[in-house]
Amino acid sequence: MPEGPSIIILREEVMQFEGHKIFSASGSAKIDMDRIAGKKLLSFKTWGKNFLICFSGFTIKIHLLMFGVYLINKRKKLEPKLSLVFDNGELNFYTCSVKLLEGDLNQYYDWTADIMNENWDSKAAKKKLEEIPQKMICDALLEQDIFSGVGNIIKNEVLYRVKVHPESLIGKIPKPKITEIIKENIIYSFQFLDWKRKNELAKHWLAYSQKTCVRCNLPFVKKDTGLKKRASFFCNHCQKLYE
DNA sequence: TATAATGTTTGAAC
DNA sequence: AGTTCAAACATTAT
Repeated sequence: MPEGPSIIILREEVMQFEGHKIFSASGSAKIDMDRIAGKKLLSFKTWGKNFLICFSGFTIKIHLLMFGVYLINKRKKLEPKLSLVFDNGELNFYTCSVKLLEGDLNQYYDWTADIMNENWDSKAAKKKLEEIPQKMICDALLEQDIFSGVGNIIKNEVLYRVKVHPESLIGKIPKPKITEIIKENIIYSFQFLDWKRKNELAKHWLAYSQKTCVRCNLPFVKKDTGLKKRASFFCNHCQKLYE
């Protein structure tokens, strides 16, 4: 369900609860629920795919993983991992990872690595890529310490747009091309956000889960690539392999 | 019914 | 000691 842009939407949808007191906190997550009940929810933040619920002195970190779901003022039959009840409604999370982070959030997160954050820093990303010339670009794009928020859809769409083969080695890709990849990453991520809001994300896929290249009409290759072995959809003819 | 899918962490194995 | 890898988690649609 979630790549970075989807978590931005999640945050927008729950803004109504910011500043409100928690009446009760419950669920199957192995955290101390007593820490939350009665406290005032200061703010919601996001870092890539991490959804952050901030309180004075600590933060609840939610990661929706592959199948995570959240419901606002609704419940499933299934017991939630975390359920927060406010004076103006409730927020329920299912099938996700829930953790409690103590203290200052800044000690956990590098905000310049989050593609959706205002502090995103392309130069910092470029520097990090230079340190791993032997890695494949398909793996690097999924590296959350470099491109926090990028997932398999964004990876595939970006590489198709810039015409780079997913198994290309970072050190062999020309510098201007690296710059282009980073730039396109940001451009596509915000288009993802836009299209997701309009509920038309899949309509615009040119690579992800596609069968044919719209540029040359040849069949796409589907292959688990890199050390991460995540599915890549690409055109052998249009996407150049740097090796 | 088996499979695959927008993901990460953990700990064993090498 | 550092890396690699499979397992675990869990849900829904095809």
